[in-house]
Amino acid sequence: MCPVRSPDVVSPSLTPTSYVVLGLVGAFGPCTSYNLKQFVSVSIGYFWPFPHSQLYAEPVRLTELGLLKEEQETTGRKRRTYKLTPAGREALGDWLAEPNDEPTEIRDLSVLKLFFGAQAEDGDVAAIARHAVDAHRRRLAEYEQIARNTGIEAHQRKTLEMGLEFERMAIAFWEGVATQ
Amino acid sequence: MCPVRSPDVVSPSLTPTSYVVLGLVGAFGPCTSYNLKQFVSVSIGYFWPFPHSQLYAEPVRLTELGLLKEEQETTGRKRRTYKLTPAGREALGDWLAEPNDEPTEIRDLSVLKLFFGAQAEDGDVAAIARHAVDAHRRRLAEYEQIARNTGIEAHQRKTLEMGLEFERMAIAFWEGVATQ
DNA sequence: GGGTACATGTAATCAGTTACATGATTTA
DNA sequence: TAAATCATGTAACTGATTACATGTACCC
Repeated sequence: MCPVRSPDVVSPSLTPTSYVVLGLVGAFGPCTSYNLKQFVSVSIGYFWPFPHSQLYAEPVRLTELGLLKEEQETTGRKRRTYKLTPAGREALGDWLAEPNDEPTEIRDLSVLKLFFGAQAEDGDVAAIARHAVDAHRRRLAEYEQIARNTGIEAHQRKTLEMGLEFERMAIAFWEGVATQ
Repeated sequence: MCPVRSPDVVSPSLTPTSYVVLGLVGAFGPCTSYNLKQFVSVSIGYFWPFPHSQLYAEPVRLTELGLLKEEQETTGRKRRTYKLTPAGREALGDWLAEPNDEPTEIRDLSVLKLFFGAQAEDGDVAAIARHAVDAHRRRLAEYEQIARNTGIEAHQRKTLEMGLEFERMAIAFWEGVATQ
């Protein structure tokens, strides 16, 4: 009586990259891979970086799955413009409606080096810490610059605030490490 | 006339996973993949997770590169035990001596969903935020439990403190999102 | 002595990265 | 008009993930 369902056919297992693309195309309206690349590089790319080639490859996959529709210019650069299909909008909406259980990953090579600091030479850890302080200060300055733009959508601003908080925390943390 | 060189032979380009394995074997002394797995799961695996199959595959690669030495039991389970070679210890030391320029990656699906919150239904974002508060509270409790152990090596404890700080920040952040 | 959790791996696939390539615009 | 730089992709490789498989010890 229970309906037979093949779970893997039902959910072709979209990756985070897939949802980034769906979300950006949804927020932007029709756009090219290059448009995506530009916006990513000053927004979510700070948290979740990936090379621009992904922003060319992923829309192709999503188009095959029927979640995006592609239109290619016939003249000039023959740019490919993507837009959400109804199925794509639904997939994005379903994903947004479902709370997340995957824990946060903080991938930071300086933290890895700190973790193994007992095996480093004297002074190495302090140097790493000073370097990290500088890097996080620069990153904080970038975020503050972006935050000066008053036209940012509310949720994106909230996300940016998380970034600001994180950088302040990281600066304080690494200062503590640097000064022993 | 210019000497033919294959650049990839010169720098075999170790990945972060490689250094995690080198660092763990260095810190532990000789150990099996399973030993690595166990320790990772209560330490650096919180920040930098990977499946246990990596901890079987990576030592094989490192052994081929001459950075680890493998010894296999001849009886019973025929476990493979790995230890650092001098070259391995040197590679680890060089890496630790070199400050890091790669920025931190904060990979968090809840943050992604927040970023695209404008396209979600009413209440979705608040639900995501409440879920995230719970998850970070649980994670904080885990970290506090680990921190009660007084025998942790100093650098590893420092790393844990970063985790504690991050979780406190995340809880406050998501509480702010949840209450609008 | 049967089940269940721990322990130890292998195989296949694929997303993601790196590197390459080239056309269009702008600028000096 | 030469040289940068912007824009737009493709190809190849491989590390990482997923899934499978099986042996061993313990406990009820």
